Amino acid sequence: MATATSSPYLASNRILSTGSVHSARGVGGMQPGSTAVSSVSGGYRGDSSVKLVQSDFMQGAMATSNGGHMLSHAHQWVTSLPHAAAAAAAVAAAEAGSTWSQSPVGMTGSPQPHDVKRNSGREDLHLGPAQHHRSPHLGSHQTHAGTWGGASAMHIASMSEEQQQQQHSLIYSQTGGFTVNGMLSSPGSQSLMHAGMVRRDSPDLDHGSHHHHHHHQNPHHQQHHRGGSHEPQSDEDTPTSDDLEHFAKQFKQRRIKLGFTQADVGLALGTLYGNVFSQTTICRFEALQLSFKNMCKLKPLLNKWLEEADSTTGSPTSIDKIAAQGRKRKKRTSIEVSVKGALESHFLKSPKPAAQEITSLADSLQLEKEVVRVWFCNRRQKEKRMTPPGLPHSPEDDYSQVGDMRADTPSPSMDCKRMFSDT
DNA sequence: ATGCATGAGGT
DNA sequence: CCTCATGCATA
Repeated sequence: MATATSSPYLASNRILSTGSVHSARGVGGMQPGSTAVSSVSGGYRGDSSVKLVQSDFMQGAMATSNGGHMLSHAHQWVTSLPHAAAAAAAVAAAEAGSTWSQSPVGMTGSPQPHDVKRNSGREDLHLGPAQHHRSPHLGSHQTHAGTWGGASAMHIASMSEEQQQQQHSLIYSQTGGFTVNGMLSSPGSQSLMHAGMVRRDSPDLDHGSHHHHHHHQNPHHQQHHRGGSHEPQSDEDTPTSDDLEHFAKQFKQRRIKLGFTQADVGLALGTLYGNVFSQTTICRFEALQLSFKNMCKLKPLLNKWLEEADSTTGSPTSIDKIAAQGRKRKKRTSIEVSVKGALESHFLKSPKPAAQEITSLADSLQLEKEVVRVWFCNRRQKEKRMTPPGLPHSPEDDYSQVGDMRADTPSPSMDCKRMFSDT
């Protein structure tokens, strides 16, 4: 397609020289860090386009950038670049997935029996190359209508049992390469930290005065019996929903106290375990906006980082950022509110429109079919997240410090109050 | 903090 | 074409 209309918005690669300027401010995950933008050639196919990316974010400035076209739907995603880059540490997810889409919806005060029935199978969670499949495909019937938007009468249908599929497990040998240390090593101080360090277990940093009672029950139970008899529900076996929620909360607190941004953590994870994550993912983890399974996968990693992070007492923490990426994305199409409303409506009617339906819909809305299709996909995903949008996190934010924290979220229901957290 | 997007893996 | 995990680009 040699459409001349396409104005490559030219990748805006920005190198963020790690300024590590994260001062301990009560931010939640963004802050203008030092963002040095340098246009690196984004040559694809021929040039190794390494984009050192990611950074902190601004929140009220910067608006210029890609000046191309605005509207118009010219699909011109500049060729993609096939390449390999990062990898993952292959985390096998147990098979016990559980989409507990509780679909609380109706935030306008609708009876919401938060009881999800969960069940699971076994526990085979281990890190390392995964290699177990199971017959996926179960009664996946998400015919539930998301009623949060229009607040109509919804019924608490039985949650879909399962339907997950385990993801690809990439193994990445992060040896020498470009793996830089994310933190640690204070100038001439502790210079050693090995993996496998088993510090105190129990991720709970503040036991003694907290007792979370919460909604949703554990999606699955865990039980194991190995050489020894220990039933710590702390790091092994599949965590419960509550565990995850608690952990996420703790994690955020610690992270902030240590003065790290979400982006820092993501990169540190990458440099530490060869598994980079973006600010987005860390953010979503903290906000519990990932699927249950995904949460379970990330928890160990983040937990490890936490240990490292607070063990490396007062280290200057120099993080380096690396990221490879070469594909140029299509410019993000902004869908007008009115159009969004239309999509919403259709979604309520049929969450999974057929191909042709999408086509006609796209046509009437004057959007690319692909855009519409993706919109629905994303919409469906959203339905599955743990914390439905609109439902803020816990009331009592995090002010506590390690060692003491009182109270927890007493209202499992929905309290639509958007507090300012720490952003 | 989120909206739209990309891709791997499955059907 | 879908689901899922992830993330760039944004508001």
